[in-house]
Amino acid sequence: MTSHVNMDFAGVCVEDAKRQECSAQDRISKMQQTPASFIAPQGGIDRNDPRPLHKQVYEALLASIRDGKLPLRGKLPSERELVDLYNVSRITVRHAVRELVQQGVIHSQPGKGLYVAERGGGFELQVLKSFTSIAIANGRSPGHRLIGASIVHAPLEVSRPLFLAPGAEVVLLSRLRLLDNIPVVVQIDWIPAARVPGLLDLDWAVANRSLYAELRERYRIHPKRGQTTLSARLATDEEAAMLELPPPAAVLTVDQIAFDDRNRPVNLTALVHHPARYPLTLLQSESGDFTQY
Amino acid sequence: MTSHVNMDFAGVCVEDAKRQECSAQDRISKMQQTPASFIAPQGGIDRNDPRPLHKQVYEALLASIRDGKLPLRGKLPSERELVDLYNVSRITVRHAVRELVQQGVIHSQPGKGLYVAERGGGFELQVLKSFTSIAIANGRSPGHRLIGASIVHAPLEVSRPLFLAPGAEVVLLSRLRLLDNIPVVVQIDWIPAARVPGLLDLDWAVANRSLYAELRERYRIHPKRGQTTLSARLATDEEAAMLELPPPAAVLTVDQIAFDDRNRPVNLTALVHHPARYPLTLLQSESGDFTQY
DNA sequence: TGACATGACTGGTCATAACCAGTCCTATTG
DNA sequence: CAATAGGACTGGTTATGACCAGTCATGTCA
Repeated sequence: MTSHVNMDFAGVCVEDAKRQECSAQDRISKMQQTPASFIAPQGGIDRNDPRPLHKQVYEALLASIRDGKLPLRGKLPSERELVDLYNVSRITVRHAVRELVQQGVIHSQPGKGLYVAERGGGFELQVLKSFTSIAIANGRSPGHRLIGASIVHAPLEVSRPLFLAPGAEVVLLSRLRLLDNIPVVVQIDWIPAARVPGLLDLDWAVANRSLYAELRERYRIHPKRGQTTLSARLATDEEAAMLELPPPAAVLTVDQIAFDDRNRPVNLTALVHHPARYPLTLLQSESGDFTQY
Repeated sequence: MTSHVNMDFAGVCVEDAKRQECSAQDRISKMQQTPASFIAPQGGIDRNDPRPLHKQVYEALLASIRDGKLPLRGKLPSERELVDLYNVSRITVRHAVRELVQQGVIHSQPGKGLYVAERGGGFELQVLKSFTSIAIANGRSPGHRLIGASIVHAPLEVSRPLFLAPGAEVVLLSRLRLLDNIPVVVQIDWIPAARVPGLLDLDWAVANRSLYAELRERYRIHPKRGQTTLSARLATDEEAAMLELPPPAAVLTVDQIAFDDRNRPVNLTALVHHPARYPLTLLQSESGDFTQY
């Protein structure tokens, strides 16, 4: 049970509308199944991996969907089939499935099955995902142009949400985000200077340097939850110029506070989006009332 | 086990930092606990209620938090205490807790406990919640002013996301949303006419009529998931006038497609937000990478 | 007095095992 | 031939029980 799980057994039971006769004997032989192959190419689940099993299942399923191994409006194997596929308990499978459902990647129909959710046309962007990873997932190349990096005294609008004394020192990082070298977002970050000594010693002009990667790897700061406020306003002249918008122009603003696993504020981010080049999409699912407006 | 659960037993064990001696005997007597009283005022969980237990626990906890029975940055009873409080299994408690964590209402610290998340100042609004319920939760009175209600042939931008033939008949419902009689959002809905016969026979000038309530109660249509696109643009002259914005003005736009439990499109909603009067806030938690930008 | 081990907690993870209410195909019955 | 009753599935819910890795107060040993 503690050893590697073998996933290379030649699979029977190809997914199809009618596969009764083989699902029947599946239920009997419980030790030699693992049809795998179409949804779990080379295993996927590793019990030596320190990550939780449900996370591994989640990522294996997500990868199968993203790689197109499952057709867009296609049907996933049933939860009980996934149990056999990955050799985990149904609780673990359901944990992974729930995550995917809540993120809108799949949707479930009781009595029928799990289906891949068709995603709307155009960009597929989500709040709270890495700018870099979103870009790559969409086949675009991310980058940034440094506007400014310095240590300043926090104004009240910055110090208060960060639980700092007014005027406390904060690192100010100001960047113009690019997608395929096209400006799409103006991003300004404030980070309490006391938590990130030496952050400005790094060369922030390097186009692929990631703030969150540095926080994670250099300072062991792991953002865990956040609060985001969305609004709109007219772009300033500088913003309009940087985003190549003819004034008067409207921009989508996203202000975000992140907290770490000990509930301390990590940073404050202000984003100014080019409305056409970088709209935001959210996928939602039934958790909650969904009475919506 | 199938009867009502009694919650009116005089509770010992007031929440405190040191309550060792009584939690010890709690663990022994498993039939007569239910200290309750501070978190489950008059029961809360009813096994005759058709709703799932985890949903009831979720709502009981949410109510306790919203009513201020728990201090804002306060500590919740531990999961195992909640098990005894509500007489449900830990899986059920965890299901409810997970929901609250994912919605950002509470946050958890392994090894320590569950804490009520402090919410940012100002409005506390969320995407995907009912306009009416949000208003009430914030102590404001919701309303709307009818702009137009008619059946039209769907233009391509409307027919395509709704999976309809171009020019198919759709109900168009156009309203100006009010908060304390102040205009805050322009809302336009398109609903496939074939699914909602007689919808326009209702008097939509009535200020508290809810589209989603009608869909639910008259047509048994239950929206389950949705896709939302956020952006910004300059307000049209009509929009600026209705929202009392001096042109040129920027507005926050929210376009939303809802699907029912059989994955059929229910409606298309276009919202035009007054940026200052109705910004949106989102609470987020660790599910996913949270690499964010 | 200070460093350290202990133990009682915390939430996080995972397994096994049921039962329910739907859906949908099939085979029996009228 | 059509209506119906089964049965085999689906996801949804809930219980019990167990172990882990963290946190933190306490008490012991140097």
